[in-house]
Amino acid sequence: MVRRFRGEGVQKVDTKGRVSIPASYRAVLRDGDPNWSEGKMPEFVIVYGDRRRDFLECFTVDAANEMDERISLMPRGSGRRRALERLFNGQSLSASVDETGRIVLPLKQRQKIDIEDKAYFVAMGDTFQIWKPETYHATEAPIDALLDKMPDGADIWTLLEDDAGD
Amino acid sequence: MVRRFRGEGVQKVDTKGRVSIPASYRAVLRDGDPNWSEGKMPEFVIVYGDRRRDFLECFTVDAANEMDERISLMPRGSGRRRALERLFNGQSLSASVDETGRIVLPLKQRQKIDIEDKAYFVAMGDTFQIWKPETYHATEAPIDALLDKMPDGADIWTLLEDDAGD
DNA sequence: TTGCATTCCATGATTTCCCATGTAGTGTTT
DNA sequence: AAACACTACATGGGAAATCATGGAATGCAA
Repeated sequence: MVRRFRGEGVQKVDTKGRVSIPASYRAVLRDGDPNWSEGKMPEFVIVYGDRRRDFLECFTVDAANEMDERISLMPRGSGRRRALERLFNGQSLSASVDETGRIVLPLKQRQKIDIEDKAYFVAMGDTFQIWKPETYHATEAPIDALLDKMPDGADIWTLLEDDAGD
Repeated sequence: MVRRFRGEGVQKVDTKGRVSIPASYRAVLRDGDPNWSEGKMPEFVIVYGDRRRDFLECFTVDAANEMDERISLMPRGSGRRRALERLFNGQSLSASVDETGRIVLPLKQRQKIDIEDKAYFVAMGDTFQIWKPETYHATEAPIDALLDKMPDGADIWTLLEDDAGD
C-alpha cells in the first residue's frame, strides 16, 4: 500500500492540455480513491483557487474528503469557513486519469498558472502540486537562501529543531 | 527494539542502475517497514535533496514517517517547514527491494551524486547513505586528520569525552 | 463546418521481471 | 583436513511490460 506522494519533475503538456501523471503518483491516487476498482482509473481533485495562487494543488479523493470534513466542522457562516468553501468547493475540479495515465488540464487552468508546454510536478506528502516550471524555480530562491545560511556541511535536518531560526 | 544499520562497503551498480542492498541492511529495512509481510520485500525512502547534497540518504518507512510527523508539527507556511517539505517530499523517492536484494537507482539520482558503476554504502544508525566512493573517501580526510592528532596509542573512545577538544 | 473535446491507436524509451551464474561461507562427511 | 554438498549473496543478460508522448479519428456542439 502506497501512502505519500514523492518526487518531482517536468512533464510535457501537449496542445490539447494532456499531461502524464507521473507513474509513482498514480499508485498513490489509486490507493486514495475509495471508488477505485480493478480496471478503472483513479480520480482526484484539483484545486486552482483564487487569483493569487500560481499553482494547482491536487488531492486524492480521500484527502479531499478529509478537507471537506474539516471545513464542515467550522462555524457555519464564519468568514473563514466561507473562504475555504469557496476555495475548496468552488475553485476546484475533479479529474480522472485516463488509460494512458494522463489527465487533461482545461485551458482555463493552464492559463491561470501560465502553463504552455511543460508542467512541473512536486510531491508534498498527501498532495502534489503542478507549477509552471519557471514559476516553481523562482520560489526556490528563498529556500536556497535559507540553506545557504547554514554552516557548511551542516545537517539539513537541524532545520527541524525549534531553535533553528527561520 | 529497532535495529540499526551497521557496516559499510562498495557495491556494483550495473548499467540499469541496479544495486544490491547489503544483506545486513535488508533485515533492518524489513523491521522498519510497517507494511512488510512474509513473502514481500521491504520498501524504504531515498532522499536525494538539493543541489549541495552529494549523497543519498535512506530512511526506513518508519523513520520516514517519523520525519513527516515532525515536519507536520512545524508552523504551516514557515520557511523552514517549506524547505523541509521540499527536501523530504519533493526531493525523495520510495524504493522497494526486489527478490534478489537489489533496488534500482534511477539515472537522475545516479547522475546527481555522480555515480557510475560503484556505490559506497555507509550505515548511520537509523539511516544509511549512498555515496560515490571517491566523494565519500574525500570526506574522510578531516576525520583522519583528527585521529592523526591523537597521541599515539590513545584510545579512540576518549573522543566521547566532552573535553576531548574539537 | 469550424472548433473543441473525447477516443483510439502508435512508438521509442524505460523499467520490471525472470532466469542464469559465479563466489563465498558454512557445515558435513569420509 | 580434504572433498563435498548447500545456501546466501552479488551480479549479469534478455524478454516482457509499462511509461511518456504524439498523432489520427471520431463525436458533438455552436
